[in-house]
Amino acid sequence: MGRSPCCAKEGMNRGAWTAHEDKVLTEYIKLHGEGRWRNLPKNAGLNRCGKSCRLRWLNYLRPDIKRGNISPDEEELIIRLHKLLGNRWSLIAGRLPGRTDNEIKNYWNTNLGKKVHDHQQQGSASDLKHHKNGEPNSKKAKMMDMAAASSHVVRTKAAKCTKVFINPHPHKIPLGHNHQHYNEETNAGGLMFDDKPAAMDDDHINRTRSFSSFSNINADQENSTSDFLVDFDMDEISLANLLNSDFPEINHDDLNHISSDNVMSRCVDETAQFFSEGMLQHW
DNA sequence: AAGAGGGGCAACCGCTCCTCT
DNA sequence: GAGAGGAGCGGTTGCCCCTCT
Repeated sequence: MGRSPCCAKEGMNRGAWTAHEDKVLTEYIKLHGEGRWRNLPKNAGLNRCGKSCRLRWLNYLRPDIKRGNISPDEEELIIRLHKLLGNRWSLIAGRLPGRTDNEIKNYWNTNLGKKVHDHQQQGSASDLKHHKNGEPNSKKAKMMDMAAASSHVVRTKAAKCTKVFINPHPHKIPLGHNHQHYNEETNAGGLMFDDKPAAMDDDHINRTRSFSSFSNINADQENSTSDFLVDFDMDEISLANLLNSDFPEINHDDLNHISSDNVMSRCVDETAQFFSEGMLQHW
């Protein structure tokens, strides 16, 4: 299936973006919104590839971007999510408001990856000490232990999700499936796609929509437990809650043999394992 | 003071998936 | 159903800056 290159490479600006280019792109997107990246450079008068524009906007120019100063909580969350999801940077970034996949990927490669690796080497020698009393010495050590066991990473199915599934019977939504954005207190059974709360940005809406499509693929046997993590809202669930919970190891044999008949109940059970009872009640 | 080496990070590349016709 | 285009993702590259010698 041949296809034309996304842009003519000859004559295109490459490399670092200038302040002027940033300004042009920002103003164009403010005026016309995101999307149609392929035509954007031409329409905006930028001598850049559309993909380059998209990347620049998503990673640096968006107004809600947080840069640098990754907090210890965020760091621990990244480790946990990486343990669960592997190198699914976009999913991990989606759980950290204001953070981009590129930033997290870089942060992992330059900081966390090394830390985890170092700890893995040290840990193998000191595991016995750590667990002598039944528990690791510290929360941090526990975190590193989990992250180090990267062989247990669950690979979610890569999917671009644009379809929205709205459950006609929201009260029947099983625990662990759509409850992430089914807030009983504020949205009595209604998904929040149209009534956008003031505190909710477009990105959140997009993520919510994205996750909704996962609910549409319950027959997909590959859709393992980790998919249920794709859209819990970090604004609703504090980092502390998440960090205080434990992610048990996942039995991949189990995941591979979930039948379509019991996939839902399994997912509910497994989701419950991932999060503390308190967190589930909070949802 | 200057060159070498390494680390961090922004940007690019290629692949994959989804949608549309 | 097949092909083409649009968009997103993860891996990799290359530049810049800082530190070390």
